[in-house]
Amino acid sequence: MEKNLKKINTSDENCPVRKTMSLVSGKWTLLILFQINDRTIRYGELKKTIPGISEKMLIQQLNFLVKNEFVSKKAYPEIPPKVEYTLTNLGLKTLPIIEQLAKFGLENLK
Amino acid sequence: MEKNLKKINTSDENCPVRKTMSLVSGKWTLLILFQINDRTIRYGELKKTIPGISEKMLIQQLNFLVKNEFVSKKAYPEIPPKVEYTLTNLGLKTLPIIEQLAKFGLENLK
DNA sequence: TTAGGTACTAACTAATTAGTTAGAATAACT
DNA sequence: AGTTATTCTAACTAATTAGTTAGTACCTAA
Repeated sequence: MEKNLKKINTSDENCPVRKTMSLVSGKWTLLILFQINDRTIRYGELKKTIPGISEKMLIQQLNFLVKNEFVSKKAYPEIPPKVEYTLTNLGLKTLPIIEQLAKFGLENLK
Repeated sequence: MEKNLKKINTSDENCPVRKTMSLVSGKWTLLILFQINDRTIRYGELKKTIPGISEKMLIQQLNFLVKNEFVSKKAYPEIPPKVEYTLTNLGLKTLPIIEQLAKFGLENLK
């Protein structure tokens, strides 16, 4: 017999919303994931798709996302450098979150 | 004929994901919305459901959410004070976002 | 030999966000 | 008179996050 079947539990440090947000609440994180999406994209291309982001933030976030296995990175040993980014399986699973955020924005914010 | 039918646009300042995140990316914002959910809840009760939040943050976020019409507030002219919070229609529309965040956390984060 | 292209790195500063501590209001109850 | 209950304020500090500026590496092409 389950002891605790109520729908809403307290949001302590184990709360899945809290844990997820701790990974994706950065200003640029979800935008980067959204732009990579289901494609393979180079650093420079990615930068163009997110106007206003600085190189520091883009790389910092990409490193973070690679470290946390949302994104995979492939560097070609060429000069000038060529680096491609793709979403991992885990990264792809963030897309439904982003879709909901986009839907909310489109329908409710001017 | 539409000129721009590609699925992914650039994420500039009009990006709906960006606009939504600018409202809900705070550390406590979505937890508060999630805890209010479809019920009417008093300040003190709400506080208990989010362990670790300080009174300052709770009230600050509640004021923010009321100002932005995610939450409505009803104060009873009693002593000691009694104040009830509920989600507005707009606030209710954030629940699908939160569900996706929870789902992601439950399925992918330990 | 100089400039251009690509993906970074590092040091520093600024801005935003969150946390801490103390306390106010007021009626009822002891 | 003093304690309790509840919601909220204010002043201040700390921590986190983001922005700025300058520069590196290496090959190619002008």
